[in-house]
Amino acid sequence: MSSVSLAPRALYEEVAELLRQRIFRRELEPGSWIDELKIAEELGISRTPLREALKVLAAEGLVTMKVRRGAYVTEVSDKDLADVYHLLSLLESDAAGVVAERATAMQLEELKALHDDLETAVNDRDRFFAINEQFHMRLLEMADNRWRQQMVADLRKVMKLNRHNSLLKTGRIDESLKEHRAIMAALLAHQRDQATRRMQEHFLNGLEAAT
Amino acid sequence: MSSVSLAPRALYEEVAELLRQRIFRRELEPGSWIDELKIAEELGISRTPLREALKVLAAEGLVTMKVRRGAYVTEVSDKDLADVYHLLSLLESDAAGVVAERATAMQLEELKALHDDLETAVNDRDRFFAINEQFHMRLLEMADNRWRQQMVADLRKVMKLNRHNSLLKTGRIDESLKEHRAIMAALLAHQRDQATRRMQEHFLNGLEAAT
DNA sequence: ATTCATAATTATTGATGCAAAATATTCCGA
DNA sequence: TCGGAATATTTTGCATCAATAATTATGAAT
Repeated sequence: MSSVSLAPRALYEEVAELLRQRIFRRELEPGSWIDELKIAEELGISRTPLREALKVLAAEGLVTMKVRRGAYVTEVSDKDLADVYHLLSLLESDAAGVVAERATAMQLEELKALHDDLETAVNDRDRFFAINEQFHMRLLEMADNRWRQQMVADLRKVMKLNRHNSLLKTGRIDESLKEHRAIMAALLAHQRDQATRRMQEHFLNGLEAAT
Repeated sequence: MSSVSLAPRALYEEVAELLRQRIFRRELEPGSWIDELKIAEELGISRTPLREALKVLAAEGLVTMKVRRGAYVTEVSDKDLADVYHLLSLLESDAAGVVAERATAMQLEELKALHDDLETAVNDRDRFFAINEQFHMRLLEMADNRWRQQMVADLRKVMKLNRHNSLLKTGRIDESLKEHRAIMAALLAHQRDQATRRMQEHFLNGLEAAT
């Protein structure tokens, strides 16, 4: 069976991941009630791990628990989206600043390599998105603050609740690449404020494109 | 019974709150294993709601779940503490900026009233702490971003895991008050950058005093 | 005596069952 | 026909029960 993978996760974690997928794919619509019995039966599991998974998702903000009324898929308003985006911008641009200040030569090299990959992917939308995501994630790791990493991960999940979920619009690839170049330059030059500001602008532009 | 209060919370939430208290009071030591059976028996409840509570706490970062080994009280290193503090600074100073820009006259009046209370509490350490906390919380609410509020609340809980948990040292009351005056002035003048910067400094000073 | 293997104990994880609460439905009366 | 009350159904929430995995202890062999 494929269920016995190398990393043995608890069942409730597996279920949480599966529910996330269903939520992101809109198989579970925002605002809709989550039928515990139905899903438990579908997955062939009992309600116990499912309910635990729902509470994890509630903590992430993906579902909302109502007393004696069960779990509902969180509805994200436009304001919510803007709020979350604002926080992502704040956290990630600060992370860029930290990395600009503290990154080792080797780490910068790694980021540069990723960036160079990005340069070659202008015409492959999916690949561009993937590498872009990777770049942001590696940068975040290098900022070396596990609490921030957790928060950003959660916020990004919330962003995915939106139909127009991508943090990066299709039409913005060229502009985005340019911004990435500027960020990369600031990082390599160890210019903290510069890196912070440019990452902030990068996000700001993304938001404008999204609305 | 007092358990039937006006706001009917689920049992697992009650248990989560109780566990938080025990963790903050060091009745449950950082790094130590949490004995489900023992606690469930102590509280006279079954293990199901207890386990759900533990998962909520895990999402908040207060406990760490290990596969097939149960729940452990999170150990916060000095680095963790600094990391969390950094994020609090980032989030709250941004909130101050937002409030400086968008607060209504009435809201500013409310903050001013709180600040004036603070001024009168210089000689009452406990009252000063309480009002200070209130000020920060109201400011955060006025920044009107529920995601940030949730994150700050969680981070502040993590800070409480530390023995020297207070965000405000006893010896710093005078300095703290001065900083608050500066912040208040920036808020009243609707000077966003000023407010952000001064709140940041306020936090920075707090950290230096804490280490 | 030390190390490895096996067995036993202990604790977590998942399933099932039951009771209470909330919602929906039906029936009766005005 | 419409409204309200009572009943029935659905669903959450908690408890108990069973099974699986891990750790520790014990014993045998080298």
